[in-house]
Amino acid sequence: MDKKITIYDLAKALGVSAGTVSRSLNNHRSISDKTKQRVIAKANELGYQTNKFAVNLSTQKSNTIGVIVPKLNSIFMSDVLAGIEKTVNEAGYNLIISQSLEMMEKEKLNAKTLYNSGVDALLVSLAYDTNDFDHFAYYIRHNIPLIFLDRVHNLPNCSTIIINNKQAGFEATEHLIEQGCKNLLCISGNLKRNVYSERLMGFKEALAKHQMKFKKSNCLETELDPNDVPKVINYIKNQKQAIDGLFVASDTFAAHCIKALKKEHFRIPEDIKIIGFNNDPISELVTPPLSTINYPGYEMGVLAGQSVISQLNGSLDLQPANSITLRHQLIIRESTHI
Amino acid sequence: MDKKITIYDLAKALGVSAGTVSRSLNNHRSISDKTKQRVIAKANELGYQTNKFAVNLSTQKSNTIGVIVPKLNSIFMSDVLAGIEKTVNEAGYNLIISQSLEMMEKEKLNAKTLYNSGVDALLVSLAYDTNDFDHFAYYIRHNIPLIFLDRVHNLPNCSTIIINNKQAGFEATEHLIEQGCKNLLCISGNLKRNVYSERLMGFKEALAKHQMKFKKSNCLETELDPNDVPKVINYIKNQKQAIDGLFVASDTFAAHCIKALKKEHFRIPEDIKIIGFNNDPISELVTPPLSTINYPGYEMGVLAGQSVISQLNGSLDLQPANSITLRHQLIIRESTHI
DNA sequence: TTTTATTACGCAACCGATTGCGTAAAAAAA
DNA sequence: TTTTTTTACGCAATCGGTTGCGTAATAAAA
Repeated sequence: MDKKITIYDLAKALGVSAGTVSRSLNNHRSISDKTKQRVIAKANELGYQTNKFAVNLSTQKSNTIGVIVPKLNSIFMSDVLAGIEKTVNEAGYNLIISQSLEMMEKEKLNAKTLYNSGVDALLVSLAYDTNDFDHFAYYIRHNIPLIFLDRVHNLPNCSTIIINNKQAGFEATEHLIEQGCKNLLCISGNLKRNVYSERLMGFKEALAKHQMKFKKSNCLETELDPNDVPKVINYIKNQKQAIDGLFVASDTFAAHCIKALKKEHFRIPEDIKIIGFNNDPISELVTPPLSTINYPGYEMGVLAGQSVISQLNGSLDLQPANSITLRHQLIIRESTHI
Repeated sequence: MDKKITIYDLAKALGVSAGTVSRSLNNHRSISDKTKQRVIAKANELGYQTNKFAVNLSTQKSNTIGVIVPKLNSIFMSDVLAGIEKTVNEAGYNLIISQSLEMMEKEKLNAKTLYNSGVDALLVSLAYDTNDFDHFAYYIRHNIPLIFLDRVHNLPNCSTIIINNKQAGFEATEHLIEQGCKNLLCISGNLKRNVYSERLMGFKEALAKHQMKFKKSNCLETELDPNDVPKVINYIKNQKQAIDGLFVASDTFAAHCIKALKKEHFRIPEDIKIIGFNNDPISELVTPPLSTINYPGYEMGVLAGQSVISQLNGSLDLQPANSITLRHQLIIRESTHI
């Protein structure tokens, strides 16, 4: 009953050609204002809606941007996504979001699907175990903008958006040292990922600067999963020299550690000082409030969005792959400071 | 250099018709196995990739599902989205996600855009201020599955996926009463939204059941924003009869309240017992751990996903609009229990 | 061997826009 | 008034698949 109406219907109803209708609707200059008005009026009257499928086919563009993230449901990632969505949406693009669930195979599949879906650009934050990058070859070969964020990899002609994890790790660690910590432990995430390995580098550098030797026992690699907490607690309790400072690569995990340590009657910050990472909402709500590094997810998303849009519009400037580094910030709260 | 190759290229290379190629690739029964093999082999050899734009145009389907949520970056919503994404992705659909940012106008815009983009179905969680629903009329008229979740509205032929907020509110409140609270305060979100108004109904019902009269002062409507905390604290301090039980419509906000109340030297749970809502990760990490109602976001997403998929596949059964209600669960922790 | 039923594929219309090229009509210049 | 330049549109090809219908070739039945 509610037949879809096309430009041909409009053309027939107005006694003009379909081309004229199309140009009128797109405000093409070679159509007189009078005709444009007539077409637009009739379009409204009949409730015309453009068929994106046809537009896409004929222009070979989808007005759609693909995103692949490890997991949608993390505070940080959802902030990033919110920023991306807002930005690209204002520019008239839709966002197709998919999760790799930290599996390279899924990431590959998603990359392929999105390619076939004809996304105009792709934003990626890599899975833990991604170690080859052939699945991005299509994009590069066909000049489809490809941007990495947070969990990145350097590929020719691809922008990356990151924060300076090494520097942030350095500052967090140095802060602990300045608060008087003598024996630090870095509780890291998977070291295959740049974000965590770089933070560890900063950690080491801070130790070095303050004439503290880094030993293997100063770092514990975990999955940052609540289930790992007992392992961490045992590790801490079994060190011959008592650990008095903790640099944890995630606020939520740090919060879990705080809870478990308090149960073991560690006093925070008196016995052991703790600093987290990310500035999740949780960090200011635990007791004691958690010192941390502010890691601006939303801003990162906005920036990523702006970056794609500008690449998509300024099609001419084959700008050399640029890397944007966001500003982070040390936030001192009571978990490291009496 | 890297020319896109089409079914016509394959057809020419193999000396068959384009139709045969198409049918071979789609494993149509009217093509012999031998020919299918040849086509597939050649397709791989030449690196053929199907052009979704063309497929979409000719089938008038996009294999894409639209989602409109108020905000991407909330714990609960990102859980929901993660569940949806996983489910529909396994069924071969892509997900276009957009945010209304709690504004009906944006919601309308998104609904229209997604319609024009040709989504095969739409999942919606409503904005705060949505009070008319014309923007969903297209979907209903054109028989595009439309499913509401969490923040819902009853429209003909639309499924809804919810939890029993009223019952949950009732249980949370009754729990406080059973713990000995005499003067309760419900800190609600915007009462125009069903989720909050229903919880309040449950709150009232529990009072009634226990012969406690509900007065207007027993409910405080807020935006559940951290900025509202001082208002809440003042409100509590200024009651002539001391409040000894708090039912807060969000865990994060409850956590903020706990922090502020502790600063005011209220003892929790001795002076005042608090129960939240959602079972956010934060709830078990604050001090004291927060009693709450488990509100299964991820499961809700999965269910929503399954619901769309089944509607999309079983195209025949014009199933009467059905409403799925998920099971919630009272979780008792130390904020209500000594 | 002839007739009937299957199988395997080709033909061409169709989905609904976009766009380069050509031209009649109107406006400007000669 | 005639010629030249603009303006405003129409025509038809194109994007790359899908699919109903028709038929030659092969297999099964008579």
